[in-house]
Amino acid sequence: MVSGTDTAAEPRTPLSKDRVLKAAVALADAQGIDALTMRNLAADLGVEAMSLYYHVANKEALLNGVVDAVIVEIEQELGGFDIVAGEADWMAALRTRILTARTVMLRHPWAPGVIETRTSMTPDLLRYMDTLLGILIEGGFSNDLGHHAMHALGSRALGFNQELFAPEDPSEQNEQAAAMLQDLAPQLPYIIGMLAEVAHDDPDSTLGWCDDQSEFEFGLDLIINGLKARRVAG
Amino acid sequence: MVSGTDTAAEPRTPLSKDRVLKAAVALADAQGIDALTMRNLAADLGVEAMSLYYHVANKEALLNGVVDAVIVEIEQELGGFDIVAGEADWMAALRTRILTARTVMLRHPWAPGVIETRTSMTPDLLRYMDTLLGILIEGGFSNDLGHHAMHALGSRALGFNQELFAPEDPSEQNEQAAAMLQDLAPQLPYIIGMLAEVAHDDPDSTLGWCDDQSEFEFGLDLIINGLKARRVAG
DNA sequence: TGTCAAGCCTTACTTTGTACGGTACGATGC
DNA sequence: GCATCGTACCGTACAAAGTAAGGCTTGACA
Repeated sequence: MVSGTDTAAEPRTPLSKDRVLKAAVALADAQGIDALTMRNLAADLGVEAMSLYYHVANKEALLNGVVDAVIVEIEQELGGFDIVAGEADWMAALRTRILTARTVMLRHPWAPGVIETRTSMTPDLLRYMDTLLGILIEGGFSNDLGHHAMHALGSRALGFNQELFAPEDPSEQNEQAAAMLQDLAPQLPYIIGMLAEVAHDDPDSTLGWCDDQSEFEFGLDLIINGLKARRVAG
Repeated sequence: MVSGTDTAAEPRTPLSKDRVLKAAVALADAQGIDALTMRNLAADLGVEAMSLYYHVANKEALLNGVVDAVIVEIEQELGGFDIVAGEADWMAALRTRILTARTVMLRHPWAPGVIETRTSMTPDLLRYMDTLLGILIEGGFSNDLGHHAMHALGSRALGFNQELFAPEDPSEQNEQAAAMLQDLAPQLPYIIGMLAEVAHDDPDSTLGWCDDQSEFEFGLDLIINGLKARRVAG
């Protein structure tokens, strides 16, 4: 027996920022982002809520750390952030990198929502963005056009479509939405007409609502092709 | 004297859904969206918080109503939502309509943030979206391409760029961001290089951070031109 | 004049983040 | 061997903010 006060040889792994962040990601994966409260997280770690504050400054810092953890996952998926200097095919390089990021987002569907609430970039995120910009610059973009390009990409740079009006519970809320559409049908000729013909429900490449794989790639390629035209023209 | 119990001839205008929503918009305009709490709003109306619940179901319904109020403002600015059937120049029609929406958003800088939190469309919003789609369909788009186009536009359809990492307090937070950039400079060659050359601070056409007028129009035109190409091709 | 319902108020509960002070314990200095 | 001290963690408690439940007021109408 090493110590005597404990009931058993309870190892009591000490907390650490890393353990806290890993547990936070796991909690969000398992129970959704709403379940990620300081109390819940502490409970998962066998600890009291206030103990977490020795490892993260506050909840915002926790969420920042969680975002960084996701970005690191992207980096691992890519085998590092290094880019090929002088890469000629910037379009393919950009495209595959972004689609890789998307696969990570699909593993953590809550991540886009958290990222949207961040008010500043985290270190790993800056590094990721730098590689995307690097691909463009090495591909012959001016700083100015590269700058515009990053803005035009927006959330697509991270592998998701920032969506407006995504219902929390797609199944239930859609009934309500359908009811409203019925009521307003006379005033919505084009939408009603479109919905009669179009429907999108790619099985599980879906982040959120209408952000399915084909929709994402359509928008991404629209922008990439637009950038190509500007690169030549401007 | 009409009644005797009051101290003076206090008119006591009764509440109504419309008054509540108008007051909510005014509160957000004046003190920011964080100040829009049920208690604050009630105080502004000379009423207790719980009284509001006779006119709006809950806070979410209040925010939905506030969004609708903003959309109605867009409609007024446009002189109605009617579109020209068979309009040939869909590009110009779409562009001016969206830029008009943007002028309204610039009057209510908190509106994009509220819209981003909505989980379903409101009636007026649906009507607005229908007119945009209508412009495309009347301009020769198929339902399928029109559908893609609406998704590709995303928040731009409403006149703003959904931004990631927009600091709440641009002045203060930028110092902190600058400090982090300094520390990470060796790892961010491209971003550092770009920032040395590019800076964007259009005076007051700015919603949020980097969402200034020229940035917005660049992205919008990128998409519109991309759609033109698809319309011919696909 | 009695009844009723609409509009508004009072009180209080819940959840969540977190400030503040206390406690256990291993390392360090005397 | 003992006092000291800092790190890590805990217990308590408070402050928003949304809102449930029920009571009071007032005017309309029978």
